[in-house]
Amino acid sequence: MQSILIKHLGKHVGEEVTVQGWLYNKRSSGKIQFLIVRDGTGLVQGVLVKKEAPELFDLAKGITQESSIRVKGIVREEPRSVGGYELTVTGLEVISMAEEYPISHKEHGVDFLMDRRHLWIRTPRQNAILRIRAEIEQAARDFFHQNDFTLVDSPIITPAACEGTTTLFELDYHGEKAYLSQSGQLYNEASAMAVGRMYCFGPTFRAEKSKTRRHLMEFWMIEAEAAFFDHEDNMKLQEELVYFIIQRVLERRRKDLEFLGRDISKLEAIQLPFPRLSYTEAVELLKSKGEEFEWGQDFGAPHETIISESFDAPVFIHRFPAEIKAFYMKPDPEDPRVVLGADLIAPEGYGEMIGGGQRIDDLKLLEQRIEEHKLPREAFEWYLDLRRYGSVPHSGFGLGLERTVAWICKLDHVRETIPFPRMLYRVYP
RNA sequence: UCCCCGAUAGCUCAAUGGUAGAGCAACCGGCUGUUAACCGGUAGGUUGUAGGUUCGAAUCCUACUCGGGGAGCCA
Repeated sequence: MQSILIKHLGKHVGEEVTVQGWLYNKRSSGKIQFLIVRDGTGLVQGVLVKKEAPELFDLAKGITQESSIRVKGIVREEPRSVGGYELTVTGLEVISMAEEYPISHKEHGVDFLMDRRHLWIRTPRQNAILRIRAEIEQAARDFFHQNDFTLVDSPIITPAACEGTTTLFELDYHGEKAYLSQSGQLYNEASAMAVGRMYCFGPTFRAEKSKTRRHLMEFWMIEAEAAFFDHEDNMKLQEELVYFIIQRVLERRRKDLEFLGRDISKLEAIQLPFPRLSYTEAVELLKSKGEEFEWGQDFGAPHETIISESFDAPVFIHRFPAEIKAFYMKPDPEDPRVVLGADLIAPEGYGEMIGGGQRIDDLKLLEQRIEEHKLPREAFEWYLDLRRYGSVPHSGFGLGLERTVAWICKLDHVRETIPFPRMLYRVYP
């Protein structure tokens, strides 16, 4: 069946076309009906006048919300109609009549909608978010491809914890214990030694009982790792990636941002380079804002919000105390108390968007750190091999996709940034 | 794991110790340009579960269940 997408209707003014989709809404008076059809690319209004097409008119009267339909009609420009175009209906076919649809056009609560997430994603608002998410994913892939990074997928089932810190989902791997990956990072380092510059993009899993608007049990991470990149190169790469993503979304998904009510000027105002603040400077900033804070403590979510609200762009906090960061972080040669790592904090209180840094490339030091962190050395032998066979300075980072989407769309919860969120106490549907 | 909050019609909510109600959705009818259309009508309830206080509980108390927000941890 030849049909056209609603987004392309403007190219067919005056022609008779067929649109296939679902009945989004219907309004009627005695002699005229308006059928609003959605197909995932937009909405269009079909008009039926009783005296001109009495049989179609009666058929339309019985069509329920979300029934799948095929509508033939002549395309007209019509400013009164959603999307600016309208179909004068000349043919109408019901593919499948929907039962009474649970999601109405009135307000609903989060619990109700989350239980019906498989239907909720049909709504225009959720459609817009999913399109922006897709655009961000595509932009990241394009960015890395253009910058000579090779996509190297990392495993999802892993034999041991990557960093030995967070709680992992455990699996029975044919009688052995295995875990769902919390990060591809260690594997990425191996891949970077193979192809020089690599990135990976996949789901990651955290079993912590986190219950906030910034957390999911299953989330997607865009990770990159590059040989011969130092800490400064790494931050530069991160800000260029984020900037590229913003520009791409502004260019290609502006309508969706507008539909969501996003204040676009805040995204347009973002410029390179992003502000950089050392941990020590960040502590001073917090103190100047009246916060009680000791050097050596880790930042909590409220601290990150205070820091991010002091800047209009995402802000790097770099050179954290070694004690509060992962074992593989390279110490700063100029001040060994701190490591050459940075977190990128999103504006407007969205929290940490990227975590990354330069990795230890010295075998002896890495062995020492594994011991200090009481990690099972056998599990890391292959990782130590990377320092035995042609070790080089290298750096990498991981960008949390859902937090990035939440910030760009200015949503109040990450659960709307992913089609089927996995949250504490919620794995259905 | 801890702290706070919530659960009443299919949905969103009201009823603050005294006869459980409204709007929307559904169904029936009306309306020739609707924009979450509008107007009239019909139907719809073991007030999350269990117990307690009381002449009387949706309302007060206890426990439980489910969920929401936040902390910690993190992206």
